[in-house]
Amino acid sequence: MGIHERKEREKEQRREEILQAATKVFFEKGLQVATMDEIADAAELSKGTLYLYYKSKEDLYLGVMSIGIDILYDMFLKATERTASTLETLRSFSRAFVEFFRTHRDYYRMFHFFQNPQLHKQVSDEMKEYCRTNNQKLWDLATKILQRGVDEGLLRKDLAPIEMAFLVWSTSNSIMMQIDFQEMHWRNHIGLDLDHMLEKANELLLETLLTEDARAKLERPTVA
Amino acid sequence: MGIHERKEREKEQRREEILQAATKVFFEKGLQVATMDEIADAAELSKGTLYLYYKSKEDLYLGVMSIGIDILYDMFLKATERTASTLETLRSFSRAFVEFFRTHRDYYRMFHFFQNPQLHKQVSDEMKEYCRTNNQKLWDLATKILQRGVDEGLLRKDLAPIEMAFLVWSTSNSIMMQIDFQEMHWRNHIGLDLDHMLEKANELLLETLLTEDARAKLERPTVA
Amino acid sequence: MGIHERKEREKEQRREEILQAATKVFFEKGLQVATMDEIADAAELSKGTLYLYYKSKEDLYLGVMSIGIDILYDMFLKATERTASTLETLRSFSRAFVEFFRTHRDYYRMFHFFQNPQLHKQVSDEMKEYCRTNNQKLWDLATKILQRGVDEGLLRKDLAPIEMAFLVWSTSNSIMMQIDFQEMHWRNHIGLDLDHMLEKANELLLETLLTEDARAKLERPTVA
Amino acid sequence: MGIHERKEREKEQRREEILQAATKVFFEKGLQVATMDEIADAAELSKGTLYLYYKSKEDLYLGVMSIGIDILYDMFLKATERTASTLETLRSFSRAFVEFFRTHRDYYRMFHFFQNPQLHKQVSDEMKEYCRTNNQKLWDLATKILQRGVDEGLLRKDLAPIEMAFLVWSTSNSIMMQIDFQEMHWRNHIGLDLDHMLEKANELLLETLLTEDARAKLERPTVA
DNA sequence: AATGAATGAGGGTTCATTCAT
DNA sequence: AATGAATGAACCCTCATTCAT
Repeated sequence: MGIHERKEREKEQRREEILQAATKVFFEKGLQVATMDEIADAAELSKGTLYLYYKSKEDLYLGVMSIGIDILYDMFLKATERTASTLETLRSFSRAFVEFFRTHRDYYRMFHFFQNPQLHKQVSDEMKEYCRTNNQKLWDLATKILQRGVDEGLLRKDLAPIEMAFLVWSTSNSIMMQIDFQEMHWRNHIGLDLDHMLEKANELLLETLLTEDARAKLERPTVA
Repeated sequence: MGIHERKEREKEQRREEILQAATKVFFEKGLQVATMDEIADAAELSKGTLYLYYKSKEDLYLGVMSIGIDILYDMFLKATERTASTLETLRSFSRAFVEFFRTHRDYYRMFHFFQNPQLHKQVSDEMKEYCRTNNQKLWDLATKILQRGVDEGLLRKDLAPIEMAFLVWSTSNSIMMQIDFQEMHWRNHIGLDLDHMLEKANELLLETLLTEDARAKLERPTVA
Repeated sequence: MGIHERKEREKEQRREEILQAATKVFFEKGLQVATMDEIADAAELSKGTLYLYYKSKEDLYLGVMSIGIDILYDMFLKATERTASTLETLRSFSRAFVEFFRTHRDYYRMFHFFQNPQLHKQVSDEMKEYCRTNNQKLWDLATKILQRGVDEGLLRKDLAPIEMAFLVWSTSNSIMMQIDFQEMHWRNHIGLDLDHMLEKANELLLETLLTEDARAKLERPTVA
Repeated sequence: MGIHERKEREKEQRREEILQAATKVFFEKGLQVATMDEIADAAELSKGTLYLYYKSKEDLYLGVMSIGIDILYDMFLKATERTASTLETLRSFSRAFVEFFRTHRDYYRMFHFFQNPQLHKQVSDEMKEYCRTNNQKLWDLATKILQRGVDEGLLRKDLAPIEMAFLVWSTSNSIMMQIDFQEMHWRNHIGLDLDHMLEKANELLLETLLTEDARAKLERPTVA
């Protein structure tokens, strides 16, 4: 029985090696410029072997991206695990996303491909499903916290948690894209500090989502 | 002297014909799938001639996109020209962007390419500069209105007009991207109406940008 | 000694299972499109095992084809076994081939591959020999009948039985190929009914092969 | 006006050069083994240029084959042009085909690909049509002669000229295939001289197609 | 005997761009 | 100015076969 398990482990390990090699190459070159030959070289495997483990280049790309989702999920999880007020947890959430963006820019970029199904030409249904499930975890986690905020009277009731989650993610994402693509343009030509905008936007949005009561407390926390 | 002018006019006209043909083809197929052959066919010109007027396929693509910017600019201009309160003008602005998104989806999509320099491989500096200048007009217009809002005490003073402009554009853009790419996913799997989210987000953001006074008036418009 | 025999039997059975699976796949897809993976799947065996029993894909293909030869042989045999006049037996022979063509088109098609050594890239000498031997049985059977016809004064003496056999087979085969490849072309564009041509050609050839006496009797069978 | 014509001539010449190169390579290697790279090398042109003149490898293959059809047509034409009796013309026809087979074996082989549309994967409709038309000329020519034979009372009336044409071609073709594929097998293992069979078969078939009168004259040509 | 992971060569086709005319 | 013929680089995926276990 040990044999089967060992085989299984080796297989998983091989899959991992391929993923490592692909990560390296995709980070350096992006989906389009990277070639399966390069990845095979980096993995020290034949090209054919790559296709034993991943059905297409795009599947492999999404395989790497999924690691990014895992990382982001872990960061979100840690942000929620610290016992803190719900308000503080919400802030941790935002900060976690920003931190992910700063420390895992390469993974962040891969999300674009996942977001835009127009670019998917060869993604297998399995991989699509896998990514979707993986991605769903993120939204579930976020929604859970936001629901707690609503229940505690911290967050407005006229917006569903998923709506708030969407707004928060959407707002951050939009600014992050600009940072990633054109930070220098904004800074040098327009004189806009996008890093600051990102924080500011999150801050404003949080305020907007709070109930009036919560906002009142927030603004005069040291009264009394 | 008439000769030179006629030549100039003919040249401009030819450039325009190419743009028309490119518009048709790019709208149908997108940047990657469209070929210079198809565009040449549509323009009833030889492929070589295309390169006399545009330095690369990507330049041509951005040439088409610029028309989209012009259209959006005109829509913005009309939104400001109606003599109305500044507040109403701000709302018109938002609505104009949404309307542009709805009625000129093809152009809207092209903006992504412009936004993402990772996709630029062959864009000439001239075209880049041209687009930037063209684009700048949009921001100047928006900033002007927002400055007026600040001056009138309608909008908060702790955010620069350009910052507000960025936030407004950024928020809309992020949601529009989702509508364009994954509207069905959000609607069917998550149960989220992104069209509604777009309106809601703009509304919330506007409120956030108002001064407290302005917001107070807004919320009780029928006092007196 | 029983052990060895059982092993032998199991081996033969395994070989047979592989053949069944290959038959199914080759019939559906043809030599080129079919893959060893598919056959292995169909046989519920690993790809490696296939190579324990057949040296190459082409060998396996010829293995299947040989079954077709066996079937044809049986049909020929039955055609000869009915106690009938030699003339009638000859006709039965022709009809048997036509019937084989009609009812076992898949096998018939495989004969082409066997016929055309240009297509053989990986056929083992053993398989080649096996097919040749198997094939030889057909010719021997046919030659035997024809020899009887010659002996009886039914068939001309200026042609060797093997020559007649070759002519008969060759004539039918050529028309069958056209039926298989281009029946519709001939019917729709040329207005030629190849099925009828096949019968007619066989009929004419038979007449040609008969001695004058035999032909005379044939034409006036009801004299006296 | 000279310019256009010269261009046209050069283009035709280039097409011809490609055909020459392709002929050389296809003759040596066959359709499957030959590569477009080799042909491009042989033509001293880039691979891309090949595709300016021929839509696919298979089209190019059929382009070469068409030359073979032209050659055969010319040989048939010459066979009919000699003022001779219709009977002699018919014999010339058969001999012409055999001579083509002997002197242009490479072209003959290419006919198989044309015959078997199952092998056509990338043939353009234009090329298909061109080949069909070209091929049709052969059949028209043959049918014309046969019709003359019927009109003169030389050939049986119970078979349409096209049916006779089919039988003649079919009979020869079948034997030629065997000569091409397995001549040695037949000679060495079976002791059959296929060259002789080819002549014999044609001879027998011709007799079969003659009217009884014509055959009678044929058999006793020196009576009286 | 059976497995199945690994191999690695193999190739037609597209198309943005150039340049001689 | 306009042409359009020529270029040539670029590339994913398949699959028969092998071999260590």
